Amino acid sequence: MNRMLMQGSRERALLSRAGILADLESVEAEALRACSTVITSASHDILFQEGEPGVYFYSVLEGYVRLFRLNGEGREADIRICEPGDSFAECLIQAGGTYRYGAQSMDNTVLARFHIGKVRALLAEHPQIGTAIMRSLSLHLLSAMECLANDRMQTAPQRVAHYLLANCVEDGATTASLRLPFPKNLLARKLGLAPEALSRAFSTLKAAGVTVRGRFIAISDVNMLKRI
Amino acid sequence: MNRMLMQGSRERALLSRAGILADLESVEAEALRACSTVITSASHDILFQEGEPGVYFYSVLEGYVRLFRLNGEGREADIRICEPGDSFAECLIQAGGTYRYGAQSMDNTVLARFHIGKVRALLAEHPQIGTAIMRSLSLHLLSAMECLANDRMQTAPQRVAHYLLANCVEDGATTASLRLPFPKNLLARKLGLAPEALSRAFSTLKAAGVTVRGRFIAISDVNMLKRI
DNA sequence: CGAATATTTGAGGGCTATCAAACTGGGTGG
DNA sequence: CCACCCAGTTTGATAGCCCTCAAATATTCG
Repeated sequence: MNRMLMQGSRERALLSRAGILADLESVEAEALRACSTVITSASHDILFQEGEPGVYFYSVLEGYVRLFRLNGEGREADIRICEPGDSFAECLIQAGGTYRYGAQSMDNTVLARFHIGKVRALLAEHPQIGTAIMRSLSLHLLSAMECLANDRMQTAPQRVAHYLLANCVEDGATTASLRLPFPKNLLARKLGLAPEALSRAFSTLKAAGVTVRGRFIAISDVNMLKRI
Repeated sequence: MNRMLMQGSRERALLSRAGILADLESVEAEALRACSTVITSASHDILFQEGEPGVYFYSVLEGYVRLFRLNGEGREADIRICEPGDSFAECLIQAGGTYRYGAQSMDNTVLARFHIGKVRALLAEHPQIGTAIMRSLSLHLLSAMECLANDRMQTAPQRVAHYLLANCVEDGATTASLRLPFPKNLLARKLGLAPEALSRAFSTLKAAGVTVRGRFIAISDVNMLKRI
């Protein structure tokens, strides 16, 4: 399922995309690199299942990974969509034990896989690594809390408007546009919607000046969209 | 609004209830204590608002605090209910900036208030403090993710059943019971429900052997409840 | 005991999941 | 070059769930 890449300069270049390495001095970054392996996985591959012993945490270098939870029979809920630069399961460095959710590639994906035990052993020696992990955990916690608040407060069109406004680039005085980095069904999962609900949200937003053509989206009036 | 308590042995006893101090050696615990003040606040007092500069993080010693977010006009969503032992806003130690949500006492409350700048300065010297904070962040992140998954997957009766099963003590072979530590409207907020929806969920669960009398709840068959 | 606060119950409606079917676009092989 | 196929997306119809508002009832606290 996973293919391990040879060590080399290509891997180092890829690894530099891991957000968790971004704020580290070279000594600490090198120490973390020594705990890591670059792996690839194909779309729909399962990286790990809820309940398995948590041996590694990951950083997405290319592609997308969804984190999800299973409920009793069949039904599953998406928790988060990880994009390039994002890490996941690093909470196990301190919380230990087993994975609390499953992880599945949603594209041909390249990942850095860090050995949790080795990283934990670095913490006493390199407090800056602890700081980097704390920062990552803090940002994830804040975004999970925001997501929870949005789920409990916003309708589907509001969630979509919020996403568009957070991710668009302004073209002119009031116009803006963006290109979705992934298919709409992944956006639906990210926002906690059925794909049909996302589609309907887009059609509701037409009245607010949103035009959708495939992955390209144009916004005619940013301020109108903010009032949704 | 807040009353500052005199330093003394009573405060030290209270502070020991802060979960974040639990795993620390005495040297580190003492260093953290030196950054803290014990304060009290009355029910409905606002501890801080979303957007204010984040100067302190908190640990609940007695009472309950709700974290919430505001949306445009009037509407607000609860993110988390903090109980004795819980800390909140410690993500600002690394994420910095302003509070990303509001905090309100839901009872007469005693809190430990830690100065974020002072705690941050301790990290280089005391890696164990970093470890304790990482653990706290990790557990909060996991519980926020679980909450998100439950919101997206479970109906109101399922959420209530889940809460009951997680918090009850077994009396006999299949029977169990519990006493809610707070009023039902706080439980409703915690589960992301309107109070009416919680009430209806309880009445649905009667058929699964759940009896509610004020804050006391009896479960006649744990296994039946698990199948909801 | 009475006032204020919680909780329950009823009626109604909005929102989104679900199922089913039509449609789109790009890529394949003839 | 074109017909076909497939995955992704859109549209329609339906139903379930939960929020809202309103009123009745229970509980708590002074």
